[in-house]
Order: sequence, then structure tokens, then C-alpha cells
Amino acid sequence: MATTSGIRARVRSELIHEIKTEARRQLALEGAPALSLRSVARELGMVSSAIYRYFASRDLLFTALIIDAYNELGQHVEEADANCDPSNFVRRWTRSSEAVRGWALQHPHEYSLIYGSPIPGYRAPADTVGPASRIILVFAGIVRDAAAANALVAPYAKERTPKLSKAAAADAARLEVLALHGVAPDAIVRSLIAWTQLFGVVNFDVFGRINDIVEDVDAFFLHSVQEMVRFIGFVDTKKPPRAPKAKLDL
Amino acid sequence: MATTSGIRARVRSELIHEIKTEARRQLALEGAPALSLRSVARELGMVSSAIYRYFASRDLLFTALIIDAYNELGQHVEEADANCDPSNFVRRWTRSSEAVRGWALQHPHEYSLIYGSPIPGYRAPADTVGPASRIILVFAGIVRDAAAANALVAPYAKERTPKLSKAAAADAARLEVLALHGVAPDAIVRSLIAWTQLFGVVNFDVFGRINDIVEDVDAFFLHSVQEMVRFIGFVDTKKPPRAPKAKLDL
DNA sequence: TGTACATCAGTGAACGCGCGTTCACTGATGTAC
DNA sequence: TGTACATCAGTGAACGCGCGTTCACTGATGTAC
Repeated sequence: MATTSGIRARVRSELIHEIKTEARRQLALEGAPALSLRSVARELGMVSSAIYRYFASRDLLFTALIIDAYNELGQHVEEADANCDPSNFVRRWTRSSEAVRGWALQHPHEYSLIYGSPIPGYRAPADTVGPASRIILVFAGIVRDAAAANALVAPYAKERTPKLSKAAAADAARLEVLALHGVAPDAIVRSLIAWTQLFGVVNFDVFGRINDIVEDVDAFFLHSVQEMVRFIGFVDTKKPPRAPKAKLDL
Repeated sequence: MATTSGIRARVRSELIHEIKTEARRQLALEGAPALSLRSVARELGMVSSAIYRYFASRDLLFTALIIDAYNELGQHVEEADANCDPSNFVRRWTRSSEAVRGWALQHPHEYSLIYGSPIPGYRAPADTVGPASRIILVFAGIVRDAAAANALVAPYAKERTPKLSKAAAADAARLEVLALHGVAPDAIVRSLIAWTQLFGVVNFDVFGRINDIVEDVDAFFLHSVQEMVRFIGFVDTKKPPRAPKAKLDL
């Protein structure tokens, strides 16, 4: 594993890359359950047993693909967020949501790998949790920043908001410590709800279960993001909060 | 297919039932991709080719299982809804949502079959769409009834509500004609958003992708339903809308 | 009611295929002196 | 710089398995007269 020689190590990591690339290509053709080490080897012009120099089992190849997928999606969303004015929370949440859907639609099988039905018999090892949490940390960061900037207000009057149960409040408190310092419990739970809504649409979209219901999924998705932004309580900082209504000539 | 003899037909339909039952048992053990006709036959003590008297191919067995799953979930939710006071829309939406999650958690593999990643190479035929739409019609019915009873009000002030794009409004209009007569376009889209949120949580829950984030999923789910009920705009008809605040002794 | 024929369920062998993984091996590439 | 040895990549055969589907067949169950 260490840089035993330099050249050998480079060749080795190139081949690992080639194996994963070919595996992803087959993923896109046939889906995860149909992915086989033998067919990857065949396509690469090697004998099937040679793969075992690089991945000790089929499951470990899966693990590598899963980690890559989490990292790519995570990076994609991180970049979408980073490209926004940091104080424009509405835009940040919107762009990040669109980035999730965009990546998912472009890589449906990688998306299924990480957010679809679990692969039977496969248990994800611990090294997937780091990459897996990158994406949620982006969304948590937006909420945290908004709260810190006082740009997060409850969407309804207090008496119309459902009260958190003790258990739900405890979870919110735990999450606040983890990644959402200074965010009110209500807002934390609403963010989580928006988070699940996001993946609900994207799942339906990627798996083709919304086309019977909605014709223009783009439009519906955009609207759902706008509604969720409102629901979480982001205040649009681009427009001054209480601008006097006066006629302006452009 | 017709009742050729009566006895033969009964035996036949019993065996079809047994095959499906065994197939579902294996579904729960290994998941859909691992389901094989041979192992079903083996378990039933028949020779593998005998299955072909009942299902002409593996795909047709899948289709039968999918239709059954849709029907069971649909019926389960229909019953949950029907057990409520028809004019209590909050309760109807809540109970129906809980019914979805309850069924999904009790039958995770059947749930995956119909709402998880698509089975590679399998195309669902047209006879699945009827059973598939039973469930959404329940939720649509609740919204329609609430609108008809004037128990559906926008959750925010009008100027705080995002405007529907033309495309989104067109979809809403189409859905109104289909199943949501008399419901305002905004409310239709909000209902759809709540619908996707519901399946977002349930997916995460069934596939075990929320346990890292939330400890008490029951509590979170219940709260998310309450928030969505508010979000859609159901008015709780059990409590009179503008009760005068006065001290009551219990 | 009894017989001749048609229908159907289930058998068993076969076709042709693919899979993950192991193992003893050959050669080439690197390392240490 | 040159040689002896260790490391590693890749080979090819094998193990033991499972799969969907077809096909000619046997016997039992039904139907028509």
C-alpha cells in the first residue's frame, strides 16, 4: 500500500481507477445487482481472478463505488453552495437542492446505489459514513448560517405551529449540538422535513414514479424548493426586509 | 382461464396463491433481484418447469407480486381513511400517512418492490397502473373533500406564497380535473409536496437512511405529518375555528 | 351410466449460460547488497 | 554497476454453484356422446 516503488503504485492506482470506471459503466447499463467481477474483468481484457489483486471481494468493490458516489454528490453540492453569496440563504438552499436533483438525474444508478433500495446481503462498512454525511452538512450549514444571521423566522404564528414532542425535541437538541448550533428546535425539525421532502421528489423523479402524476417535473421541483425555503423560514436577504413601496423608474 | 371445471380452477388458483406466497417469503429473505423461479419451485416441492404452467416467465411473477403489493397497500390506506370521521380531514390525512409508513415497515421488501429502485430489465406493464393509483386517490380524496367543506386554507399570507409558474399551474389544472375538483392550484401543489415528503421519510425509514440522523423516528414522523397537515392547510374541524377563550373546568 | 377423447398438471432431462472465489503457477518488476 | 532475491501482477484451470427456459413425455382429470 505504501509507495513501495512509485511506478508500480501509480500503475496500480490507475488500474483501480479503470476497474471502478468499468464497474460504473456496467452499473449504468444493468444496475447494481447485475454487476459482476467477471464481466468487469472481461471488459478490461484481464482474467477474472486478476481483479482480486485490487478488490478482495465483490462487496469491497461496491463499497468503493458507494464511497465515490457519496463523495461526488457531496462535492457537487458543496460547490453549488460555495458558488452562492454566503449571505443569500434562499439561493444557497435552492442551488444546493437543484444540485442534488441534477446529479441524481445525471447519475441515476450511482444515485440508486446510495439512496435506492439496499443491495441484498450487502452491509455498508463504517468508512462510508464520512462521505455520506458531506451532503447533509452542506444543508445544515446553510440553516446554521441563516440562524446566526437572524435570517430564519418561523413561517406560522406560534399558536399555529405544532408542538414538538419530547422525543422530537430531544433529537433536535442532539442535532443542534452536532451541526446546527444556535438553530431553534422547531427550525431544525422543519429543515429535516424539507430534507426528506427533497429526497422524496428526487427519488420519485429518478425512479420514474412521478411522470404519471406531474408532466413538468422541473417546474414542480422548482416550486417545491421555493415552498420548502418558505417553510423552513429563510428570509430572502437580497430584498431588504421592509422596503418602502414606492415607484421606481428602471 | 374460464371456470373449465370448477375443481381444477380452484386448485389452480390455490397453487397460484401458494407460488406467490412462497415468492414473497423469499423476497423478504433475499430481496427482489435474488428471487428465482427455481427456488420457489424447489420450496414448493415441484420441478422448476412446473411453475411455467402458472407464470409464463419470471417477469410475469414479478408483475403479479407488484400488483398485489399495490393493492394491499392501497387497501390498507383506504381502510385507515375510511375508519375516520369523514369530516375530520386532519385525522384522515394523519391516519392515512401513518398507514403508509406502517405497511411499509411491516413489508419492507414489498415496499421496495413498488417504491424502491426499479428492477433492472423489468418494465411494468399497463395493468399495474390501476392498483398503483389507489393510494394516491385516497390522499387526493381527502384534499378534495376538505376543499368542498371549505376546510382548506392557505397556510401563509398570499404575498408570502411563491407564485406558481405557468407549467406548474398547468399541471395543477390537469390534476384538478383528474381527481381534485374544486381545489385551488396552490393547494394542489402543496398536497403533492406533502405527498413527496411522506414518501421521502418512509423511504429513508424503510431503507435505514435516517437512523443515523434521527433517533426517535416515530416522533419525527408524527411531527412531520402534523407539519404537513398544517402546510397543506387543513383546518381542524374537531375544534371550532374561533372558539372564545374562556376558562373551562374539566 | 359408460366409454372415447381432449385437456391439463407435472416430470425429468437438457441447453447454454453466468457467477464468486481459490490456487498453484509464470514472469516481470523492483530492492538490497 | 551487477547480481541474488523478494515482491507483485496476471494466468488458466478448476470448484461448486445457480439460473431461466424449452421440450417431449406420462398420467390423471375432466367433457361429450
